[in-house]
Amino acid sequence: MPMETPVKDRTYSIRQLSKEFDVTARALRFYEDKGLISPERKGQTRLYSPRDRARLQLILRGKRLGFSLIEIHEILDLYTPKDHGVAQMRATLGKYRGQIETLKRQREDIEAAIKDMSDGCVWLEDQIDQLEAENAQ
Amino acid sequence: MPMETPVKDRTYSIRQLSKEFDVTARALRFYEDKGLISPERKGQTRLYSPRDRARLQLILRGKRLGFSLIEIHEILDLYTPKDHGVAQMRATLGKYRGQIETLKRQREDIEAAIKDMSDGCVWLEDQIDQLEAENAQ
DNA sequence: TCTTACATTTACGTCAACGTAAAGTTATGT
DNA sequence: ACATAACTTTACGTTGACGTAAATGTAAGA
Repeated sequence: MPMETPVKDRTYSIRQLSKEFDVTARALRFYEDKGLISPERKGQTRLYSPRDRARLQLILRGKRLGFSLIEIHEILDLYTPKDHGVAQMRATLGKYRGQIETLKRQREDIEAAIKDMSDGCVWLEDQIDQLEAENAQ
Repeated sequence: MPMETPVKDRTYSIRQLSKEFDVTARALRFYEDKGLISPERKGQTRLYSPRDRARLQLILRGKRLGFSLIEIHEILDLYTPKDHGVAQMRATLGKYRGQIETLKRQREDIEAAIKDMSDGCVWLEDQIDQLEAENAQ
């Protein structure tokens, strides 16, 4: 009976990841080139760990939110424990808070956009109802 | 005594708008080139109406949310009343709803991001507190 | 009238984020 | 043994969103 591979040690090929998240292998290599992910190598080929996978998720979320790869890189930095002195940790904390502020501003933009469009939606529905009532005469 | 200019008829120069919203005049002309805004002309020079100003606000909000100019163009289309047949209005309504779905997905991404970072923030604060407690010995 | 400030168009330059083609390597099935 | 599939690197191409330079026009102030 073969040993179960512990989840921690699972690895993913570049194709598996690209299929799962619907990005091209080219993109994954590009992200590596830009220092966003650093998968292990078995000889030449890349082996992505669960941690790499998690980082990719963060990258893609960042993209959906419209951040540049550079900004995403900075955000990822915040996620990777530095474990330095208290001063460094304070600095990091500051960046955390700054990032949170950015996100909250963005959230307000979204709320506003959703409200605008929802209102427009309701208005349109009313117009349609009205025209239909006329036609039903 | 000079007549007060009614708000409706106020106009803005390209510089005024670019300063107010902190974008370059080049960008404004570029947006016009792409059909996102269409200011009046007094001779050669552009005169932006309050409606143009409002459109610009929508454009910039779209940008902050990471939409491309093409996507923003489509969104702007939704804001400009077409006043066509019921069939068209139904189609437009569909686009509205699709856009709203997109925005809601984006909102979930943001909520998740904010939660992640807030948690990390709290964790970091705890770490710092702990290290300080040690140092205080 | 001359300068200064802001406006215009035209056109080439740039940077990010990949796409794509070429040429080669490694593992897998028949 | 050989094809096929999936991986690799290198390098040039592309698209979007402007920047920037050049040449020109216009209106206001010294």
